[in-house]
Amino acid sequence: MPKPKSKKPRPIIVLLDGLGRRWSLRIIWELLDGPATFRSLRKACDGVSPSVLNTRLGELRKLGLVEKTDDGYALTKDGESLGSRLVKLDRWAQRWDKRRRGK
Amino acid sequence: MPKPKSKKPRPIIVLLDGLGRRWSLRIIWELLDGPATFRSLRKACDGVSPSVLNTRLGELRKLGLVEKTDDGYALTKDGESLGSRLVKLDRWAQRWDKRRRGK
DNA sequence: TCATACGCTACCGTTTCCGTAGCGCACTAG
DNA sequence: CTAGTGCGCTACGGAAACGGTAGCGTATGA
Repeated sequence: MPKPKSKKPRPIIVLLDGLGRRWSLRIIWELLDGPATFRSLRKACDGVSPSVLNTRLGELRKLGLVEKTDDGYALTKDGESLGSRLVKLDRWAQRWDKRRRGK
Repeated sequence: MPKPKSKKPRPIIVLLDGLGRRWSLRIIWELLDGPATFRSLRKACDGVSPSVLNTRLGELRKLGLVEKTDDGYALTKDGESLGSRLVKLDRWAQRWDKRRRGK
């Protein structure tokens, strides 16, 4: 018995932790426009440093949300599915911003 | 003329940037169970350091997602509205996890 | 062969994060 | 009035993450 050690965390916790890092959500957001090359993705993300971008892409690939294709980096099916929620969030954010700036 | 400088970013970008920091999403997630004290919130978030927690709470308050009440920290209406999306994401994450671990 | 563009790594200074200790305050029991 | 407890929160030092820049190795096209 190798020792039970730590019980596995809930999937949502794993996900929130993975997305809760700088540029993770943003990268998914930018990839919603379609596949992008490393460099174009970098520009889209306000010139994030290549080392960080590469790290994030690795993490997102491990999570099965992003994959590397002939056209560059792209969202997987799961990534698309998750990303579609961000699209809805976009409309929400616009209303939220009005409320926020309004008061 | 102080220089126009930078055009205002889209609300969704502001939001994604705000949420894309360590513990931000997690804090909102934990607050979905109801108001929590500083210390209980700390425990819920795997013992995140108090300095970081305090910083995040300040940011989330600035974003109008969290507020301080007599019962401790709580989600605002906007925070609830945003958090309800995380609840849906919870179910999604469970299916995602099966697919992920399955293959 | 030269130029260009690509993905990506290396380096290093700065910022953020983490772990811990502990302050000041409120409350409660003795 | 102490002494104890729990609270929100700050301080601080070491560790890790981030950011800016330079540039390597490869491919492609002129």
